[in-house]
Amino acid sequence: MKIEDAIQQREFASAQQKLTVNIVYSAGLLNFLHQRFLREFSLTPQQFNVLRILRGQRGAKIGVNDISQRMLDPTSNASRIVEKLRVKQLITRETCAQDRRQAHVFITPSGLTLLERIDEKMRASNDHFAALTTDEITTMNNLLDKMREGARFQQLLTERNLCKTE
Amino acid sequence: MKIEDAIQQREFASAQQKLTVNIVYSAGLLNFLHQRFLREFSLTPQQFNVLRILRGQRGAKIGVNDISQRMLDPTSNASRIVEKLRVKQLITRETCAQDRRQAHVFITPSGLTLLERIDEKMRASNDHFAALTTDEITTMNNLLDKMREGARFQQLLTERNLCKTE
DNA sequence: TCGAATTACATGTAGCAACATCTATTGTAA
DNA sequence: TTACAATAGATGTTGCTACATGTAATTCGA
Repeated sequence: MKIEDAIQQREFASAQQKLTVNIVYSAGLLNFLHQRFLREFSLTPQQFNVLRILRGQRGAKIGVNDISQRMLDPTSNASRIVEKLRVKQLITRETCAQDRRQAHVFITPSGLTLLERIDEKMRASNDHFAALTTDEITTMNNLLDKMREGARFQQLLTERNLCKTE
Repeated sequence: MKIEDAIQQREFASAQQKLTVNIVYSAGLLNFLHQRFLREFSLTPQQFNVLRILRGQRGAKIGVNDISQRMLDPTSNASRIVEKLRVKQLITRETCAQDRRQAHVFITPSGLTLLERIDEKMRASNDHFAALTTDEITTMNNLLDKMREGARFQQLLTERNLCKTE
């Protein structure tokens, strides 16, 4: 279904504006599917994301601010998400001895087990992109990457200190 | 910047999973830009969207439910958004005489004027997709449309009564 | 024709997000 | 040392979203 039919809008001012709507609309659907998928595990997408970041650390120490910068939606509040996960005993946190402002956050075995279960179900569920060929998926990945090279996005990333230059 | 660098994740389980993250991440950035752009007009993206839907009606009557189905995020609550816009005097609503459950919603001249001002500024602002060629923009529009042909999306749209079959 | 189902919309509630502000700790410079 | 700034993170507040439920009007079926 073309985006015009999906949202019943006949004309777009430009292909650019249409693409904006198309991406946002499609991502909304993906988000919805993702959120519903995670529901039985009592995790929000953000909480799941933080858990995966911590797993990716493989035990290396990481602070709340670092987590914040790696989140998909970096404006959101990492410390409250961390606290929620801690209450669920999926992560632990220890105040750093060298710099007592910092808190190092680690995933617990219980958290790892939960991620395993989620991975399991994810593999079992059908593919979201069944309608696309492998080449098309690659093309879209490349185009999205290229899109974010534009000045508007670069400026935004710099503003938010998301442009890791090292 | 490739999505792996943007969120500092080295490996994805599959190109599919990578695409999910890529779309959601990119849409998040677009949403942020959009929200910030609308801020000086004291509109949320959803309110702006409803206003545009009403302008697109060109005076034809439309109910709250119809609005809801045309919104980008159709699970959200149209009636509260309509009420907010009414308080701002950007729209009016009248109870339908034939079916008193329905409320017909119209944009006011004041609402149209506001949209004009927003359009003006939108034209003046730089293009989000400066990094992409016209062909690439078209390709992405087509691929996103095709993606939503997949069974997962079709099922979701049917569930939510968004699959307008007429 | 009368009660049940449906439709159109409103509202209650819990939780989340955005933004600003606050506290505690550390770094820096006179 | 002692202010002052910078950093890491916590918290207050407001508004929005998601989900469920409520209410009034209409339609449908026996």
